[in-house]
Amino acid sequence: MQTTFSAPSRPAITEAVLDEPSSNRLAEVFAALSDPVRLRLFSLIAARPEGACACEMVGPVNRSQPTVSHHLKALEAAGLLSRERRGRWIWYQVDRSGLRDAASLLDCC
Amino acid sequence: MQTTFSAPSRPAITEAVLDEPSSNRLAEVFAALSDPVRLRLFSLIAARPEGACACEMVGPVNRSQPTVSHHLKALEAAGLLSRERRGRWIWYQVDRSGLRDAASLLDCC
DNA sequence: AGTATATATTGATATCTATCAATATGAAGG
DNA sequence: CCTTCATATTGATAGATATCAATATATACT
Repeated sequence: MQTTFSAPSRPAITEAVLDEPSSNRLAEVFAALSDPVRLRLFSLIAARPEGACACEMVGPVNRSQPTVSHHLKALEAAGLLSRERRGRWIWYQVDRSGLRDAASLLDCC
Repeated sequence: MQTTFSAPSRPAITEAVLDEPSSNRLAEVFAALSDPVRLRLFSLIAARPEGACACEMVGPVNRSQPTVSHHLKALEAAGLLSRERRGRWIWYQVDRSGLRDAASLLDCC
């Protein structure tokens, strides 16, 4: 079970030096957010509490369908999105737990 | 002037879709944090309020001196570190304003 | 079954990046 | 000036990645 008020899962980056496993994991999350197209896709989905359909995203980011598919897969693999099929469509939602580590790391600012 | 309690400089990612310039800028910050070695370097510096000397960092990250120099340059270029020469040594400190945009983006979690 | 639509995979390519050895620069001290 | 020490730059290379066209898969509808 997971309460709404759970503490940050990592100390802020000013509090302790990252060990190697933590660096590796966090680098994955940041890598997923390190491409402008992926950031924009993530943003398009995050801005909607109900999530968004992959079919709506080719236009806004101005990339081919395979490229969009590739990026969405990367975001999901990093634990930043969850995927659900609804008939012919795939719906994505932000996975907030995936973001939490990265966010708590930067909490010092 | 900049108060200690200044508001986040960007809305959280759940509040508004990122425009292209914002995506580009933020992707740069995340890209700087997307390598495990760079994250660890950043962490080594961030953990010390007085900053850290480049000369102390080759050992902990287990990379050659040119590689460390290369990564520190990348972190500085992304606006995440400030640099100061002291005699033969270069001292780095975290530039918190550089982090603030990225942090506020993830504030939703 | 056959067609249309949404998404994924494959294969190819151009660009980027992490890394190191070798070398250069720059500062301090004799 | 010459040497030493700290850092930066250059040049090379192996591996990653962003992209698309072509094709495959999966679902829905008739």
